[in-house]
Amino acid sequence: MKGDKRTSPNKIYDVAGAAGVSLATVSRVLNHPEKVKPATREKIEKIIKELGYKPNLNAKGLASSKSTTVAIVVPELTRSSIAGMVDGIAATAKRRGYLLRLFVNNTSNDEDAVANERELWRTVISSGVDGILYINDEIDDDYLEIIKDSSVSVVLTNSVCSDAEIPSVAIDYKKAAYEMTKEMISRGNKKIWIISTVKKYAVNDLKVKGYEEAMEEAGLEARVINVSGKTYLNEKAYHEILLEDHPDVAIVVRDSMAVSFINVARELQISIPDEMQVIGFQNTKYAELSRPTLTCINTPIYEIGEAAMDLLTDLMHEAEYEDEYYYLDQPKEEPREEIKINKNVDYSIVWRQSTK
Amino acid sequence: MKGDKRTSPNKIYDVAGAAGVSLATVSRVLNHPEKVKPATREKIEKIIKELGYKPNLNAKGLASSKSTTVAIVVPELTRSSIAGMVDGIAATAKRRGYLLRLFVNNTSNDEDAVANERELWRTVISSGVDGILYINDEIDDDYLEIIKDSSVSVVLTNSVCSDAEIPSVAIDYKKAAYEMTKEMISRGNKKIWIISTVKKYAVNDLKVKGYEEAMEEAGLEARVINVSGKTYLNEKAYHEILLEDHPDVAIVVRDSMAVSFINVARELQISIPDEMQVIGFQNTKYAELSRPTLTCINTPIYEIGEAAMDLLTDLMHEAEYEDEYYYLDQPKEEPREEIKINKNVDYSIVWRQSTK
DNA sequence: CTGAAAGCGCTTACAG
DNA sequence: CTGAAAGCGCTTACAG
Repeated sequence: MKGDKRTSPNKIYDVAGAAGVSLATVSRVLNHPEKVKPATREKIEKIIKELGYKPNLNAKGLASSKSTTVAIVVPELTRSSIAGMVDGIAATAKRRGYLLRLFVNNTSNDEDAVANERELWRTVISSGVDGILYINDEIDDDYLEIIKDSSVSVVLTNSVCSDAEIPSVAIDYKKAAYEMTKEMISRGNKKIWIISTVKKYAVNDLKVKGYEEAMEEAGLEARVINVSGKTYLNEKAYHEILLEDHPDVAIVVRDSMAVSFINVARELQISIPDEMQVIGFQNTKYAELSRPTLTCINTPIYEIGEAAMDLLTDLMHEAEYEDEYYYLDQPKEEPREEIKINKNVDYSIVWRQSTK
Repeated sequence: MKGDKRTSPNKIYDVAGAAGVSLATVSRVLNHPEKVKPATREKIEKIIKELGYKPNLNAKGLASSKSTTVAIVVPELTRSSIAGMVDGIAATAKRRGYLLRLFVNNTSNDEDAVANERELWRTVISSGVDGILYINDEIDDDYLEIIKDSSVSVVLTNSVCSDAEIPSVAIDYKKAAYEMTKEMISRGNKKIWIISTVKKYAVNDLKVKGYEEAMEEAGLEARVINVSGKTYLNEKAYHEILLEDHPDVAIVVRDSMAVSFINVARELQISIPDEMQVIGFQNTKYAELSRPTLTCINTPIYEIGEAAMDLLTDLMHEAEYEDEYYYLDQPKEEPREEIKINKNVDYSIVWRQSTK
């Protein structure tokens, strides 16, 4: 369906020709405008706009090894809060002049996980990106080496990792769970459970840990219940559990799972929040579509995406800057403001009908 | 943080050196393996694997103008079903050997929409992709020219467009609504309403049209109600409406909006499904978390993504093939199987508690 | 079947 | 401040 030959896009030569300058000057206007005489620059800028000229990114990337593109590596986008994060990343990327490559790392966890991971990183690097936003629920310790080996900057985004030398942006889930648990204890509740996932997720482990710490400090007995994230499975489990007993407060690591829990409790005539209160993490639309509506620890996923892309941009700029000095082979004067490489984004609490 | 100079990735020269052949031969193994003697090929393939060599995509893209990358252009990923579609696209892209660039076309609709759109397409094209999956709820007629002007293949993905010459993959929403309405009429219901969005979405217009057609055929009065997609806004509207009157059946264009509708109805003591039945489109997790659970027209969004990427791949291959014959300047023998450029993906119906 | 060489569209020291 | 030229890492006719 391409028989008709479309007008091919303008090249830098076309701009240079139209402006009566060499292509080097056009390139400078694009990359180092301060090096071009204002009059020349303005003339060229006008022509660029008129022609709608955009430099070919493959050529630019090859010539300068700067593609102004970053990679986002994610598990499935439908997973909990990934999509919101990517939206935050995309908005910031646009603002800071970067394009995005998307890698959906959807490998069913087979035996060769580490080899697969290494292969993935090679693919990402060879695609010619300037930086990587890495999102992974469970970062195996074996991956750390791969990550650190990367020739471009990497920022772990909402991912837990044991190595503080790797730049990261996240939420302090442990503190959130700890404080929420303390709050509910201070309100006089003693029997507080936490409901987490059967599948091991590092972020959920943190929530459990924060909960356990608060319970221990208060001398209360902790009870951790692990269920499936799938509604039709966890509802069965909830049913069995609630038939036997229920707590004063249930803290659930994901709001969709909390809504299921509420649904099953109501079917068993357990009144919420009077007999049992329920709290979820995340604060998605599920929370307001639930009846009663769900109290949530609101984890601002979009802002995590924004902060991660901001941090990555800063790191990429810093790397450029250091390269210059490396080349000049002289000590840097006035070292730049140190970049804080491990950032926490604030969470908040949205009180709704499922608590009293 | 990059002071340590990391081992730079292997180049094609490294492979050629290790194999004792010229880089041209290595390139051939990568791109036209059938042109290389099996013994040579195997030796080179082994070395490629050992070295973990991956061709630099920028260089490949520049030299061959084939980047094995396609662009996905989407509005926000958090929008209804975009994330699931992108997962389907990503899975198929991986299977068929393509990487992805992601463009989030999140322009607040200002006055210069067409100019923005043209700029976006220039950015996408100049990024050097081989094809584009275009996802847009509302394709302005002014965009058609931009789309058709594209120098690479484009597939509209779950997007309604008046021009059948543009390849597309979608669901026949009109038919789905038509058939569902007929079904509910045949079950003896007469007072059937449809609830759509205030904001104009082409896909929702189709659902309304299908509903209206079925109602008209049956000599029944159609009633279209438009509300906000936002829960806190539509609940107010629902409340006012339901205080006055309610239908036998409500068909709602989005399942999250259907769940809100159910919630408000129950607060007003309208029993579901006995007094009123509710049906949603989409079948996301909202449907099973609702009480009563929600009957849905299941629109398989992941499959749409898969089918769209498959179609795009076929079109890109066809374009390549045609280019070859164009070059040879001779008529093609045995014309290939014609590619069907407008595909519909099947929907299904999931009956749950909100209907009887 | 394989190698030498040109070229893809840019960027960037190097001269001037 | 600007231009000529080399080079980024590949692919692909063209010879052999």
